[in-house]
This record gives sequence, C-alpha cells and structure tokens, in this order.
Amino acid sequence: MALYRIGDVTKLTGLTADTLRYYEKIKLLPKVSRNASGIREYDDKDISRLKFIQRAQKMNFSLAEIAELLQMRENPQKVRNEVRQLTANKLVEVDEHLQTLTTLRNELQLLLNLCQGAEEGCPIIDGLDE
Amino acid sequence: MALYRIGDVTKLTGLTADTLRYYEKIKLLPKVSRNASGIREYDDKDISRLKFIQRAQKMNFSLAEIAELLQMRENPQKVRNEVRQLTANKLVEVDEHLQTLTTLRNELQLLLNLCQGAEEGCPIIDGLDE
DNA sequence: CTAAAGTCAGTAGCTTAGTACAGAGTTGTC
DNA sequence: GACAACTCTGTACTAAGCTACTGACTTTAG
Repeated sequence: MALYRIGDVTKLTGLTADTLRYYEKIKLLPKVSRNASGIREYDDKDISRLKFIQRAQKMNFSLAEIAELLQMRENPQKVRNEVRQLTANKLVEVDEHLQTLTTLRNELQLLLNLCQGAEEGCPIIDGLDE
Repeated sequence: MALYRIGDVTKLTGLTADTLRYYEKIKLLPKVSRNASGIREYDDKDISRLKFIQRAQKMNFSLAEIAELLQMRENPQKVRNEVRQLTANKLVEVDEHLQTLTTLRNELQLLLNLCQGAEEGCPIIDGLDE
C-alpha cells in the first residue's frame, strides 16, 4: 500500500497542508501515522476519507456532521441507532436540497432564456416571483 | 399590497430580525421603506427577494453572489453581458453540484440499506471507497 | 394610561473553516 | 556536505455570516 507525505496529498486532493493538519487536529481524520522522524505518512484509506470529506462538504455538511458520517462509513457494523437515524435525516435533507437546487437551476435557466440575445427588453420576468 | 413589520417577516421567512437588518446593511436588500416613526415596512417584493435569497443560499451562493443574481433578477432588461455570463457560469456550477449531490445521496442510501435491520455486521461497505 | 411587546441604531462578539507565519528539524540533490 | 525544498508544532489571524446586547423609542392590549 502506497504511502504519501503531506505534499503528495495536497497534489492528490487539492487540500493544503495546513488544512490537512487542521483536519487531523479537529479529529476529522484519525491520527495519521508517522515515520521515525515524525513526518506524516498518509495511506490510501486516508486519501479515500479525504475524498469523501470533499464530496460531503460540497453538499453543505459541516465538518462536525462529516465526522459522524465518516464514523458510520468506517464502522457500519458497530453503528448505533442514533447514527443510523442521523444518516436517515441527512438523506431527507439531501433530497430536499436536491429539490431546492432543481428549482434554482430552473430559475437561472429561465433568466438566461428570457434574456437570450435580447439587448433591450426581457419580459415576464415577474413570473419568477411565485 | 400588504405591508409587514420586521416581526411579521421573521414569521414569514424564518430569518431573524437581526439578520434582516444585516441584509439591509450590506445592501443585499434595497433600502426598506419606513413609516413616519422610522419603522421598517416590508412589502411582498421584499418577501419574494428574501425567499430567493434563501433558495440561492441553500445552493452555496455567497451573499455577494446572490446580490448579483438579485440584480439580474430584478433588472433583466438592463443586464450586462458580464452578469449574464456570471449566471451562465452559476448554472454550470449548479449542475455540477446536482451531480455531486446525487452521488452523495446514493452513498447515504447505500449505507442505510446495507445496515438495514442488521444489528451485527454490514458487509461490502468498502464498495463506497471508489 | 400604563405595562408589555416590538422596534430602532450601533457596537461587540461568535462560529466555522480555514490561512499565515515563525522558528526548528528533515530530506533530497548536486 | 551544503543548499533548497519539505515538514514539523504552535500560535495568531482572517472572512463570512450571522448573533447578542444596550439603551432608547413606539405600538398595542387591557
């Protein structure tokens, strides 16, 4: 299994070294192992966690919430009902979010269509004020 | 057209009075009109703006970006090419966001399904580590 | 008419999620 | 073996987006 130094990880994930150390400090990542000199050695599992974090973050999960999701992700067999419940709630939130997003997408598309090519005058915009 | 005091607006939108005053201060809302005693009187247009803001915010638009979107929304006929471009870019972002969201949704759903009812043991979780 | 509830402007403080050093040790290259 | 590039810990600072508070005015219900 490959090992990565913090600089490698910045290239793999786009996160900065400061951010990676910060994630470890706040225990979003489990303690990263170190070599004899104290230098961090990330493995593929860490990279996978970091990519999960990035996906979840794009979805507006807070780092605190992501910590809980990671816990479930890595220990599903030990997962407590509370954590399962959290995930179910998140799923509902995500679905609502998808709905909102779709509405906004349509609003933006409509705006663009209405103004397409027309340098002067874009009617019916008040249709957006539902 | 109905007029609302700040307390009515908190009920209509779920935003706090402090937040409403804050939005006005940073010019996210145009100056709200006042009665003779200086008390704010919001109208339906203000409410509509606030709901748009809330939708856009759920989508991770910053308040600064929302200000630009609002400008386009309210003055599409005067809109400059730059703002139109901004909106087109946002539309792409929204679509990407939708994609990410869908992926995450599926991950969450899979986690829940895998652990459905099983108090002990939830296999194949590593399938999530793509 | 008065007490309670609502509103005002202004200022200070908070939380989240980083970012920026500084000063010291480590590693890789010529 | 020296020099650059990388990494370390620790502390301080930042930006966005609110939130809390103060002391004063206004409105409303009884």
